Amino acid sequence: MPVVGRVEGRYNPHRVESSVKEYWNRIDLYKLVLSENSRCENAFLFIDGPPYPSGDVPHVGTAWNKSLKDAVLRFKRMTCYRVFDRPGYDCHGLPIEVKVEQRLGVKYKREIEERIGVEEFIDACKKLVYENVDSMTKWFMELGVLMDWSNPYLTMRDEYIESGWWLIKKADEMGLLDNEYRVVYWCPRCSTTLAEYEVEYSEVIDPSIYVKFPVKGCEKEYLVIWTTTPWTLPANTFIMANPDAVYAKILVSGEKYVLAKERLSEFLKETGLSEFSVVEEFKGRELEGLEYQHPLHDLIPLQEQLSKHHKVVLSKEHVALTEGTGLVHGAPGHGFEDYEVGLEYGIASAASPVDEEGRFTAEVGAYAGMYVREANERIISDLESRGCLLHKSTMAHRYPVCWRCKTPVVLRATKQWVIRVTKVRNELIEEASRVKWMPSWALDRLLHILDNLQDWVISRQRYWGIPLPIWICPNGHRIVIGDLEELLKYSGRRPGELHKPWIDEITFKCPKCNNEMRRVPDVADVWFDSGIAFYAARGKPFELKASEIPSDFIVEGHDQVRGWFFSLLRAGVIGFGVAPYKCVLVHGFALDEKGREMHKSLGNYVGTDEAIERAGRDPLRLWLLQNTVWEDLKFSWDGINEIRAALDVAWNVFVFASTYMNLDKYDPLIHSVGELRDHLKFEDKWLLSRVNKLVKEVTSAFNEYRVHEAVRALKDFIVEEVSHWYVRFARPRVWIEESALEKVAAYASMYYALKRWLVMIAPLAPFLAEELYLRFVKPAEPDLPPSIHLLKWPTIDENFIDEELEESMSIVRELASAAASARMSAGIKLRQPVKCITVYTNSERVRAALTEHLDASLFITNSKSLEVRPLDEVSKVVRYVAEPIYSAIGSEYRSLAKEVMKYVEGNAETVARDIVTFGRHEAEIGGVKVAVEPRHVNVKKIYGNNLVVREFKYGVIALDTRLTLGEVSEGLAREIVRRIQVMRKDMGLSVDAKVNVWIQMPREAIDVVGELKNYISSEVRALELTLSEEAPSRVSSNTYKKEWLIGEDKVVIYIST
RNA sequence: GGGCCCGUAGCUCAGCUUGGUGGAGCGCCCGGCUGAUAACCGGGAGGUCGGGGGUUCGAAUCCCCCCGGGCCCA
Repeated sequence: MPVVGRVEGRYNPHRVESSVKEYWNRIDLYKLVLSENSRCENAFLFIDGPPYPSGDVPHVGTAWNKSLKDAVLRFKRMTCYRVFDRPGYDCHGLPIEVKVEQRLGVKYKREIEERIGVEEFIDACKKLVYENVDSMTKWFMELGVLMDWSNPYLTMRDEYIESGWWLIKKADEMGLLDNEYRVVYWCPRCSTTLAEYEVEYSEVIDPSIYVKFPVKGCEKEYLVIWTTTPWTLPANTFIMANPDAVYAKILVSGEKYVLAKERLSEFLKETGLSEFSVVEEFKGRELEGLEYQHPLHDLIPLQEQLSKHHKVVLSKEHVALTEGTGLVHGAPGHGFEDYEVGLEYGIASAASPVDEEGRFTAEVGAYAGMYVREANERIISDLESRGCLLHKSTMAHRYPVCWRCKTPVVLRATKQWVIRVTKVRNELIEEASRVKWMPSWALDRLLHILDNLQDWVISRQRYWGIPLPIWICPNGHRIVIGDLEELLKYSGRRPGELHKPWIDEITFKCPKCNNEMRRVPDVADVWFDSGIAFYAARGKPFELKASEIPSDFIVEGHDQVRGWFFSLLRAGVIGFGVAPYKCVLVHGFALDEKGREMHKSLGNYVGTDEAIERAGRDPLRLWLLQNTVWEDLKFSWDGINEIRAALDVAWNVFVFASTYMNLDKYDPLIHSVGELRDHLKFEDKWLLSRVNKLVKEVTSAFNEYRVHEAVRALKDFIVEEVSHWYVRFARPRVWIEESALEKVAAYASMYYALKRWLVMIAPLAPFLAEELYLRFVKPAEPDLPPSIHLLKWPTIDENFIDEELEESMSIVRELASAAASARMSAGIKLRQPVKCITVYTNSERVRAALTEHLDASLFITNSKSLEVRPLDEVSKVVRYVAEPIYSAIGSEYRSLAKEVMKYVEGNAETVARDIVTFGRHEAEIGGVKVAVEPRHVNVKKIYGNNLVVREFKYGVIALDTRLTLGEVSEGLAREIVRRIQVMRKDMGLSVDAKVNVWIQMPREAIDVVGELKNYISSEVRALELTLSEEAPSRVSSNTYKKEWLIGEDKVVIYIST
């Protein structure tokens, strides 16, 4: 006959986890789960945001990310969905290249081609990625993440690259693909353009100079500009002024300077000029078209070409009056804003005389070949020698640097491939707004980005990426290839693989002009790679219909609003005209204890390996998952320990329940809660109601992806409701020897609740749930599947939900708490029964609850009787007395103080009553009106004799501290029982072993406890029990003897088996 | 400099949507229990709810400003 299995010992996460891991391998859990779910009607399409495999061990934040995904996917499976669960890795990109450069000792990009060879380099990248992918996969599996690890999507695979090509071709067909000048961040060390998110800002010290630009045709008149980047001056094209600002022409030692009036005082302070006069004031717009001469025109050939543009232009937005002079030197080749303003004035050329490594080109003559930042000094001294430098100093400011190598970037105008997403902005906004964002502010962030939408620059001048599938001929004809087949059609050749350098070997004749077409050398930005995952992870894009595109659910950190969510959206709208996701959950960042970012260099970094090692998988997962999903998480070992402690309690609950169920051969299939319906007690019905409400709560939390609420509710239930409360009621019931229905009803209730709890905790703590399932549930129900992860999610049994009953229980709980507090101050331990507890309340609800559930109330308070009376009867048992606070009265009433004190002492009760009731007491003392306020007195409560009174939520309770002989003897009996139980435990006896007991104690004690001999016998399972003043005459060798002091009495207990 | 998030007990965090006497866990102090036991239970102390202003009879909660931390951008 199947019975409930036993859970023994202490919870040891590592032991549980390693045995469960081995079990899963043995039964091939993933395969079983797949086949279980293959029959499900509904599909759940999830797309894994691919982590970047730049390291071998995932960050705890990544562990959080994957745990969230795992919990949700497991829940979906249990609620019968076919889940698409292919994990992925984002394999391309500069961070991998930089790591490989370090391995190969590469300092400059050109070494890759000149010394290493592109083929070698790509192979090294691939090797690094595979190493890290294998290692990260191992750790994700260690965490219990149940996904298709045998088949992750890797963005570097040829089929994935083809999928990328498909989108670029699609963009071209839509007329969105372009090759044009763009001002981009450029890292001179990596020799590539950087996206905004590949740039970070750090403190850099730069020159700060004021430069005079001679106004044409006006002797000794100058436009004054300020700059921190002298190296951009060779490319100066125009000077910008704010049309609405007021400008001043000032006269300083025979020279006239033009600058914004508002900046004048700051300018004078910095330059140290003091003798000046204002010649003229005018609006900025009057400066428009004013021609000037470049101060270094004789040194820089490029300036010859640019001189035709050397005029003042206007810009409201880009000329700020918070720094500089209000006149801004404009170089469209070195600034986003400058470029824009240039376009407005029809200046399409964006002179950018800086090469890939940040050196000046021949166009700048004198400075050619110099690294731009190093040329600053020369440029400044040349300005000075020409009398055009007004002032020089240095300043520290935040300046963009490459996020990988920390080299200060330069801004360069270069030709880049862009997808003109600005043309589909409205669609982007519309589609983004249709998505469910959790929490909703994620949408606000994205809309803000879309408000300032820029075209998508997809090209990078590097190696390790998706090669752009664009072939051009010398006449500028271009063909965009959509997949390998199309490439074969044009070229007749299949490349070794689709990466550089192999792909670059493929050339073919231009269909239009018959010249040779070669691929453009660029690769795609990595964000392009991950942006197409929504279809590229699933197969060939042209096999998918638009209606099949949006995935049901994705979840990533809040940095991905601008990252992955944004690139997915762009790719979705370009490729299929839709947002490629229906619901997006945003999670927070894992920070260190102090809320700072974790960095290996700061020593505050915690890897998933260390966390698993120290905490265990389930405690780590639960701790991560209990954090409010979208808020940042502060790492804390103490926090993990708290969760660990809760799991200890949960484990012990199972030990408790399973020990007795197993002992009594409890079979849940025969004795179910339905079967025992009529025998369920108050606390049973309460537990069944609570657990069904828990199912409701956890289900809706999961359905709305509030995973943290599910964790917290499950934790609170097992700790607060089951362990702290229900078990207290259950304990005496399970000690009943015979197979009483009262006991079986407790078993049935516990089994029902614990099983449901286990199933619900399974997606969150999969190892622990499995272990307890196998030990506790499976032996009793052998027909259940071999793993808890194959069970269905529990349904809500509304019949068991009883709000009124729950409210009654919470009243009993309040009573118990108040009674415990009263006992405390009376010094009566809980084991000692008391005669009577009186509850004063005006609430009919409370009266009804306590009367109806008298047994429970008496049991939990260990009281012989309970009375409920109207609240105003409290006055019969409590009096308030005021005691004067002499210092307060003295300092306030001075000469009158003595009389006030006397008055308070004399009218202690009246004063106290008024203060309690009205907050003050007024009186006429010595002919003066006096108000006694709470600050003047201490109000003390005096209770009736032998009473301890406590206020509680529903009124007042009074505990009668007088004990009769009956109560005293019961208390003593329980003291004796407890000590015998300790001794049984010491002897290592099994719970149901029978014993013989001899108790030697004083006559008076025997008289007190004698009547309860049978009670003691049954509690301690004694065959024979002797109470005597004498020691036993013969003590056998297997007798355990121990001396105790109970109260004043010396008690010697002998136990033999 | 901008957008968004967070700031509540020593620590970690609920409560805020929809205003009505501020909660939990851990830690601490005191006590109890001992057939879940290197566990468990009860009680207690501990808070200008980041600061300031406003709306309101009433603000942790709604509005504005400021400060600190985070993410994203400039």
